[in-house]
Amino acid sequence: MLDKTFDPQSVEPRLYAKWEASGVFAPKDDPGAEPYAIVIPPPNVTGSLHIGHALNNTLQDVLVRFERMRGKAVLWVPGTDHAGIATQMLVERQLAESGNMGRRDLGRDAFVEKVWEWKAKFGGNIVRQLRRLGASCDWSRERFTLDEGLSVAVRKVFVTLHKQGLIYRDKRLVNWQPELQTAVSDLEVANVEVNGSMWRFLYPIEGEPGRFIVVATTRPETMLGDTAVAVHPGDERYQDLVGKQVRLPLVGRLIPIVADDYADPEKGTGAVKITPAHDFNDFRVGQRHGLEAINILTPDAKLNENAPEAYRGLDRFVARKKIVADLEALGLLDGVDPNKMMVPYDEKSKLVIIEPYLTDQWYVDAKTLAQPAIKAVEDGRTVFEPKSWERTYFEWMRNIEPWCVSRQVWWGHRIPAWFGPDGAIFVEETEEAALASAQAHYGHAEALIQDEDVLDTWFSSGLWAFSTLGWPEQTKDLARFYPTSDLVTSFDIIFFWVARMMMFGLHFLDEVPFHRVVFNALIRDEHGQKMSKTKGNVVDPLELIDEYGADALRFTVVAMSGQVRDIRLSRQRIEGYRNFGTKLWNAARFCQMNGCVRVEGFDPASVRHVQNRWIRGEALKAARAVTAALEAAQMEEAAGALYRFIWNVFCDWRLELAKPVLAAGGEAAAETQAMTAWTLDLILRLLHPIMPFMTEELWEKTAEAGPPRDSMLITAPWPELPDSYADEVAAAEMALVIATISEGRSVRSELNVPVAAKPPLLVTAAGPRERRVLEENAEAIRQMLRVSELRFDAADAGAVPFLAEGASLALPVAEFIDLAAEKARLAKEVAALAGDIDRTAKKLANPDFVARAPEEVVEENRERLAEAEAAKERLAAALKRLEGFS
RNA sequence: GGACGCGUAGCUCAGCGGGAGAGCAUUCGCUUCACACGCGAAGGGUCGUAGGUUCAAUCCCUACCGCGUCCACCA
Repeated sequence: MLDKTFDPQSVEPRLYAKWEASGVFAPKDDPGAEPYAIVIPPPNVTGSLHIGHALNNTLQDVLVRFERMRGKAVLWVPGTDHAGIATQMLVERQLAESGNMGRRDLGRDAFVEKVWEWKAKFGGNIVRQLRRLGASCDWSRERFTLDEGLSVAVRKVFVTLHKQGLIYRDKRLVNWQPELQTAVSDLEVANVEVNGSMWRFLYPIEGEPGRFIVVATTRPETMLGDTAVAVHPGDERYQDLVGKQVRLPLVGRLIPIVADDYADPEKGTGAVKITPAHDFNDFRVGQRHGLEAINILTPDAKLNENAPEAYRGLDRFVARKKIVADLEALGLLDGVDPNKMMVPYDEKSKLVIIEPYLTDQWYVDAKTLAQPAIKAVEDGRTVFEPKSWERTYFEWMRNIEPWCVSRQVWWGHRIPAWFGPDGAIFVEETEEAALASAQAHYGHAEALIQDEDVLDTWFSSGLWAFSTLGWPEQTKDLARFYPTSDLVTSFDIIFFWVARMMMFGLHFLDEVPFHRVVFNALIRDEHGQKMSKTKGNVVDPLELIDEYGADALRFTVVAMSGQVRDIRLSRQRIEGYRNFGTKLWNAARFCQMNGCVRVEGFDPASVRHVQNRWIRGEALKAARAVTAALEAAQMEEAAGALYRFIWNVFCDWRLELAKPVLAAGGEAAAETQAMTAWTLDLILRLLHPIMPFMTEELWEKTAEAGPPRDSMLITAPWPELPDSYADEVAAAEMALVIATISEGRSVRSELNVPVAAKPPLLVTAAGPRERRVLEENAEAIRQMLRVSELRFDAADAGAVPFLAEGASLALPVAEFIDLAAEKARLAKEVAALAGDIDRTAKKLANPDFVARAPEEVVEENRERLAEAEAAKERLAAALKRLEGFS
């Protein structure tokens, strides 16, 4: 006998171990099986599972389990990302906290060694947590973006792109993170609106004492690096000044006034100071006019030796204050206004202000790589789900900028470039090759120094779709599973990751990396707040799993996954779906208690009892709906269909209606038992992708009676039911029955719209009082129920009216004869009907409607009116009769 | 400044041209022999606002208001 509730704590680990040990997570060998592959979005190796991972990986697991049951050779490649900067920072912090030497004191090799140690110790955390979720990844193929095979792929890609001219070294402005002292890409910069100030300074015109030009700036300290002032060529105010020079205050340098379209006469004073080394726009202006770019900052954003001595060594913000004060003292401060502006912060911490900084870095020619990637989505070789994200993708890809891929950190793929003594660069996959190449270049052996920089983490994760399959080796996995089938990911990494994988995949394998990209929404807390550690509103999925079980969490995130907007997760919601699981569990318990055991060779096509023919049709509908939803990656639709079928159809109606039949015994009971067991089996299979643990457990438990199982549920075949399972006659009869019994005995239900699926008012055994009332009022009840005959079964304490047609349905009535309530309800029905009739009649009286609406709509309304009138009459009559009873 | 999305019951959300829905919460009644993580019932909505298209609009169009996200070089 099953317990009253399912115990996830004890069952989940056992079942997961059983699955994993059995090898079913690996793709099956059958060469005839259609391949289906997903590569996991690799979580940061430093991370622990957050709720977003739970959503993302559950969705993948649902697809994976579904396709596995459909008989495909399914591969879900797991792995983790080395997450260069994030991991390095984390380990640095750990070292500091435990009183160790800092990174720089430790030195590069020792530090990297520490990181590897850290990874060995804690890197398994997140993959263990994925197991708790139930993720059926093939752990034998687990990868790490910094493992040996992937390093080979990274070097090969870098070298190849370099030889093709698609990776190059360039000196230009980058986004500089002064705290870490590394370049970051455009994507790693977050512009945040802040209330700042705009200062206006007077720059004296050289040779015209007493004449000034007024420039405005939000970053006064940059004026030390000014090498020009620009005005618009058409700006009449400054016509005579173009070509003249100003004497840069505090510095004393003479700088030209140039005419450039960039200067907007509408903005500020119309004259703009140009600092080519510290502003992206100014850099371009500087290039156009051949201006010098004077770098005034050190790598940690202090003023350097190019600044006047008074400012050297000052932090940029300290210098800012001093410069403003000094200019004011000189009478050169024209004024200051409050100014709302966007300030570039470091995307991760949002604490450090990014500085435009002039350095040598490696760049990927993203513009060239983007072209095939754009085309592939235009052609539909890769489709986005939902499709609306394609626009975002196109927008970015069509305006893509060179991608800065070098980072001045230590944890990551070291760039395979070596410098000769004269600065010549040798880009090769190995040091040996670089040395050979240098020898050829110089005519003799030369010592080389490898580039200190590492690659952007996204460079290696951009190769993930094929590097994990063994590329550049031509492995069996690569041949079989590339291009992969689906990618399931969050839209916030569409540029970081999806776009880069598209570019690399198409460039190196000439095929898209995946056929479909399924985007999932972001999860917030129940008040719509972003989850963050500082707010303390982070929901730990592991805690939720402990409390409610993995299945409940999985069902919840799946059921909410369809949202376009962000998902607001609440515990109540999870609790509700935990209850849903319990409901199913107890349905199985009911089956067990009532001898609903699987029967060898049972064929649902052969059932005769109307309830059984009906549930067979309902099962068909449910199976269809779930299958279609999962094929379309509409996981939430599948969850909804299952919820309704299991609770509202199977539990509320099928099992309730089966009770009297089962109690009566005989042939009908035997058939009903077998059919119920069959339906439960079907439910377990359909639900398994979303709630794998409970269903597998029930699969095991129900194997104890009846014929032996062929396999675990995880590899049981997905149900494919024949059309012939539908039975319109049974469906119509049951719709009538359900409509009649249920509260929805209104016109709506009777008009045979989809069954309202409200729980029935049923008691299997009526007490003596009900029995008497039923017998006394048989005729009224018969009319109310619209059954042609009402018979009472002496063997049963309850009343059992039969439908005339086939007389096959045992329908327990009983206790709804609470006359007062019944009368009130009927009166209300009648009133509601009157409203319906009125509305419909009005509509039909409208000549425009009759003339112009589609024929079937008019017809439908006519029928509705007729039936409503008939129903009203019927109910009114029943009401009248009931009035005689009290 | 551009783009996208969202405003439907107290809350979280489905629905998206012809009858306003679910779960939770609330109120009432049930320890009925699968399930109190349950069963039955009740209350609760001018479907953001204003126009337009249509015989018909929560659903389509326009504008506006509110909220959110992404992108952008504005001194």
